[in-house]
Amino acid sequence: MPRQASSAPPVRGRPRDPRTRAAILVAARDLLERGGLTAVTIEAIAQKAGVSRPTIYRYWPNAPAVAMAAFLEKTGAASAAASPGSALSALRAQLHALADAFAAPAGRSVAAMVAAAQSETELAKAFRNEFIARNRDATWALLERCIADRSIAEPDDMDVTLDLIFGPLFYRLLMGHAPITRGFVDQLLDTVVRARRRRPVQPPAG
Amino acid sequence: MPRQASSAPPVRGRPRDPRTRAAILVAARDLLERGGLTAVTIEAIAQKAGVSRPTIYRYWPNAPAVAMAAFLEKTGAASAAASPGSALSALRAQLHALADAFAAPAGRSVAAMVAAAQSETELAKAFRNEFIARNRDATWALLERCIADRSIAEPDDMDVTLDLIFGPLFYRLLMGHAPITRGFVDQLLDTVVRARRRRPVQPPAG
Amino acid sequence: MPRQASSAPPVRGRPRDPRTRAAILVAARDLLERGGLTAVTIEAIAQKAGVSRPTIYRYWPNAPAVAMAAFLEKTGAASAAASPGSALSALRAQLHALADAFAAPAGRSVAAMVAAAQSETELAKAFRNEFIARNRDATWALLERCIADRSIAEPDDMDVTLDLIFGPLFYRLLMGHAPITRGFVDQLLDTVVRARRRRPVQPPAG
Amino acid sequence: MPRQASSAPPVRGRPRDPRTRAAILVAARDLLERGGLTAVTIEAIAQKAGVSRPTIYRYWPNAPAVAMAAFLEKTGAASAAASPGSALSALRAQLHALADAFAAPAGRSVAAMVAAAQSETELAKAFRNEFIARNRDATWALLERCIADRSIAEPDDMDVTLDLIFGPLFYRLLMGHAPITRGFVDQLLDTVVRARRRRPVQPPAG
DNA sequence: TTTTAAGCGAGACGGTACGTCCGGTCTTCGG
DNA sequence: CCGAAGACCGGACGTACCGTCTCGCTTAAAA
Repeated sequence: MPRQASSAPPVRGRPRDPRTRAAILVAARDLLERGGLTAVTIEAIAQKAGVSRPTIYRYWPNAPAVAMAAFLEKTGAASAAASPGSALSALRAQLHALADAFAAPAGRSVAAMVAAAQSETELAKAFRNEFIARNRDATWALLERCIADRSIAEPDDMDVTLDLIFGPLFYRLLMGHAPITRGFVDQLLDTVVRARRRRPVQPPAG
Repeated sequence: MPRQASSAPPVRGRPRDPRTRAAILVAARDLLERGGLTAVTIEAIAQKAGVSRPTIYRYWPNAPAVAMAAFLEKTGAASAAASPGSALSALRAQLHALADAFAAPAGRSVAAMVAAAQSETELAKAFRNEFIARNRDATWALLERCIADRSIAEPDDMDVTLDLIFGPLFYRLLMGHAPITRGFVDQLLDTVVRARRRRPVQPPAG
Repeated sequence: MPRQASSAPPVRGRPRDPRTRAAILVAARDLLERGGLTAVTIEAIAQKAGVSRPTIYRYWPNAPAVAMAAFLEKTGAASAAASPGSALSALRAQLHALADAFAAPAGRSVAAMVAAAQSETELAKAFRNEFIARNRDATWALLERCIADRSIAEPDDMDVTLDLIFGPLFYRLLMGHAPITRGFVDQLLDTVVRARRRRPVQPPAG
Repeated sequence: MPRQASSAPPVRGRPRDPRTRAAILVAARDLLERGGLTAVTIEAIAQKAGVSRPTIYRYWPNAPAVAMAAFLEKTGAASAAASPGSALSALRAQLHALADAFAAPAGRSVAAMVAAAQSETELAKAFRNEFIARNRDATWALLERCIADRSIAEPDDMDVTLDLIFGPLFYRLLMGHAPITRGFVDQLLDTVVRARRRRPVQPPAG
């Protein structure tokens, strides 16, 4: 049996039971969905997962971290490949799916994770890299296909374009001032589609 | 001075000391700015404000509620009136100010309040009505002036237009994936300015 | 309305409503009987009596004091006069009545008052003077009639004799190690009756 | 010493630090003696013992329970064996010691525990079994020796005899209407010594 | 096979904060 | 102008979780 070269020390002692980690994440996910972030306490997870508290701390440093792990594990990024038809319709389909998710109870979990990310840099980084970035990347890819086939004008700044799509969705999710519908997605897309590269209307003075 | 007829019952008992409320809010605001939402505990507020814990509970039901009250009291809405020049430049100035605030430490408080609003309906409502709505209203007014003088095309849906402006700003504030600059604001405005009323590029099938 | 001549200062201001005092005492008595001493809080009395807390404080200094007042008002001393027959049978009847009271739920109130008296000198004094002393006085009177008609030998020390009668009754009431029956009273009386004045069996050395 | 086979489960979890329990009891005892029962608050104990409040609650359900435990641990029962001389003089010595204790400041603690026992069945049981019963048992043993050597007549009811001795002592302790002296003890003993078995003076009619 | 290091459950522990009860005190108005 | 109503501050309550720790037991790779 080949030893792992240098990065991993030769595993001594009893190996971790994979079921433990799984049980914790399942419990955390369930608590998150039922009671929101405040329901995800180490105490409750331990009870629900049939695991002792110190065991949880062996895997994660605190409760929000477990919640984030549970959230990220469940959440796959939008898949860009599988969609048939034109690039634009694939893009639309992808964003419709996202809107549907945001409108569903799962949206509350997303909101909870955004909230959690506000109080800890580590969580913010994880959420940004694992959730935000993946969604942006998937959409970025489709946007490039749209640009390639000229169904969308090439924007000045791809990041801003992505912000124009995702920003309003998260905004409605977090503020709750208006519903997140497929029609709303269409309106956003419509704006992006029609945006043409030009010089700014009025260059900022300062 | 005539006593208010029916709306206010003729105050029985010892009236509340206005300094109490003020001291609590000042303490809460300070804690919020220094340590974020998690630092705003009833315990700490009481200590800092020289007030007993039960007194705080007489005013607000829990710590996030105090934090929200402190936040909202401080935060005046953007003033639409004072700006000179064209409507468009007034709009731009207003949003520049908002971007500056979001980029400054105060932005962290806004993010904290968004986070707080995710776990309690009551807080969400207060934040939406007192902060979100005011910003939107102020911007709405300026947008209408812009539309009136034809510097911006009349949009299909005013709310979506506002979401297109505020959404990306909050998105960057909360995710931290990119900085909030005046240039970013200009790019957003640029998009809105150029959006013309048309039929959707491709009507959603379902 | 005739003014009181000179002994009382010419009552200024609004006179106390006698129903207030009564309502407080009734409420306190009821709480005492239902929930024991710990249930007699100023808060609860105020609520039950439909009176504000400061009002209660105007009459008594604290909750146990109200409880004591309520207890003492209700409790009349044993009446020595009304009993027919011999002095000894009157004495027996009086003590039977006391035993019955101690065995009844009312006994718990007596025990509660004894307990209350342990933590405040003022209450102890009131209880001693209003309850203990009255019972002792009534029994003392009957004992003297018994001694006069030679049904009981004259004791060395009347106080000790009273202690020999009341002590065991209170002891059982407070410790609850044995029931308080009429038979028990008879046994106590029997002991006292047979005690003859003599020199002590063995004089204490020191 | 062999491990107990089945009665004790094989200690799970971290064992309790014996110093914790001791520190709590010492603190409680001290507070009890200095300030009476009302001074024994969980807060004060925790502070004094250098222990957190929840830790105290892990051992006892409330403050009076801690006070009772502290009281009972300190208080050894009167020792019947060590006394030289006749049984009667041993009995007298034992009761003199009790009277001395009751007259000393320690007596206030006893009174406080009697008071505490009035409001909770659990405390009453503990006090009865650990303090009252022990004292009675020790005295019972000496009484039997006295009866055996004919220095005291055999009583109808041993319990009543014990009540005749202890009752008046507690009565004076709790009511404070008269001092608890050795002479008082002698008078009580004198009464018991002279009590002869006979039929009741006058059989109760009802 | 025997070590031996780690996984793991249980629970003690010091803490922080919670939200509540109640205690006394002070202020304003109604009778 | 007293007295009732009610807001005030503050002490203590009992609880929930936190994060750390010490145990005893179990497991499986290394020696």
